[in-house]
Amino acid sequence: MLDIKIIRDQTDTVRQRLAAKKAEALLDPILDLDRERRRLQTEVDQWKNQRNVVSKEIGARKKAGEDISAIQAEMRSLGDQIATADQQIRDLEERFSDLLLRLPNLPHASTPVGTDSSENVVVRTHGEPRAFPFTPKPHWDVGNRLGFFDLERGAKIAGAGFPLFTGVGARMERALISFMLDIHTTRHGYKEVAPPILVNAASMTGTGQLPKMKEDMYYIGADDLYLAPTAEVPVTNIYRDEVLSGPLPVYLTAYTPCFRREAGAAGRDTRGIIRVHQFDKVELVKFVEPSTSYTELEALVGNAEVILQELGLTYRVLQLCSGDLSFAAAKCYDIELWAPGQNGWLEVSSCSNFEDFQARRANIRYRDANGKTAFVHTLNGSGVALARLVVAILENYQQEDGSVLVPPALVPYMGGVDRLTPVA
RNA sequence: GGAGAGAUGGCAGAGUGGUCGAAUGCGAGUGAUUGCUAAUCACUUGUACUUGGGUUAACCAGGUACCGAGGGUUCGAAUCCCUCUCUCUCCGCCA
Repeated sequence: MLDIKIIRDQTDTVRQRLAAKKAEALLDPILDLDRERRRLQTEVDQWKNQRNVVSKEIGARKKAGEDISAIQAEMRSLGDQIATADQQIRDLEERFSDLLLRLPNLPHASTPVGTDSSENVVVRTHGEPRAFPFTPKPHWDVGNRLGFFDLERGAKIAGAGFPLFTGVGARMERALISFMLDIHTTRHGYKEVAPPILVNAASMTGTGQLPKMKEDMYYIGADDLYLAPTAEVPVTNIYRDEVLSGPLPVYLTAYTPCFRREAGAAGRDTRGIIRVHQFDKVELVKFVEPSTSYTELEALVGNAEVILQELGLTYRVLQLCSGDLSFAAAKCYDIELWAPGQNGWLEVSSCSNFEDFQARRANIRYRDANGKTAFVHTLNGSGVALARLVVAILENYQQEDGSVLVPPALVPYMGGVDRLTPVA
């Protein structure tokens, strides 16, 4: 959520920066509602002041035995007037805050202006696409031969896009989760948490998924709960409506399954496990002092990159242009893995600085050097997402005989197994 | 799912219709004093919104709202009534 004071005072700048996200249309209705609300509020406040003063007087006169019926009647009608106006203010506020909650964050000055993903900027590439003496197969072929997953039965159980991992596949999921959590907790200073995966509407609003992206979420109507699309939601909301008492920064990491309806993605990446409704992910979340958030973002990307380096995978880091930036982000880097079976890049991490956009929505504050409360800056990034990481491992480490080498760093987590061999 | 108890400022905890934005204690801050590093005294110390002043700052003055949330009664609600949420205890069910 943007600061209404900044919208008021620096309207032109805000308009310009929102235009880079094609979201400037909401601005004028918001300003109109704000003006109207304040005008009415000021008026009502004066009436209430009058009522408060007179009510005290009534108390005193009553005690003195005076007749107060006339003045009481007068106050009764003032009370009705106030009640009507209060209702109007509530309506205005509801419309106002609904619009404000639909206004995206402003792109940071360092975010390149662009319309879509074609204008994202490659910041760096690590490693070279591996050379194969044979034609690398897609992961669904590789995985099927290994008994790594059983996508047909997954579809039977829940539907397409709900993968069933089996045998070595299930083991590798578990291994990767432990491997990543260990690195982030022991080397990068994150504290591990295991949050609820069902979250309420307040949490979803706090991080920015609601109200705009409702259609992308699984919703459990009977209990009015949502399935978290990412651990970002429950983890960031740990400190909702709190003033952080300890020192900043706070680094948290969590493994959770993630659930996405992928409402607008029908027909894309339908084979294999590149685009699925349920996947595992290790997430990194930071709560930091505003002045440090951009150096913290660089460090966060580095934390995710370490995972890929340790696994010996080729990747590139992209900076998203304004048009491809997510709703709440001011600046975002994506990390993409090279997948030879797809002959393309797969996004496995998205690392964003939200500045105070989420903190303002979720009301997460800290005490600054002067002891005054101020909004923290929040950041998060995937560290990293599992399904596509598995795709990259299967496709990069496949051998001509159909076996797959286990990345050396992962072998201890696989019970010493260093090669997965075809079962049939 | 059933029964009961509770929810007040950073924390603890009074307050049962007006003089309550809220006693008291703790904590924190400022100043003074004493001086075997700790103590005594005085004062200060919630948040949000808003109007005006002020160098779009610090800050100052006024107003409104906030005693879990929402609604009601009343000239007037922390206080009375209703609904809801959450916490705790007991029972039931359950991995």
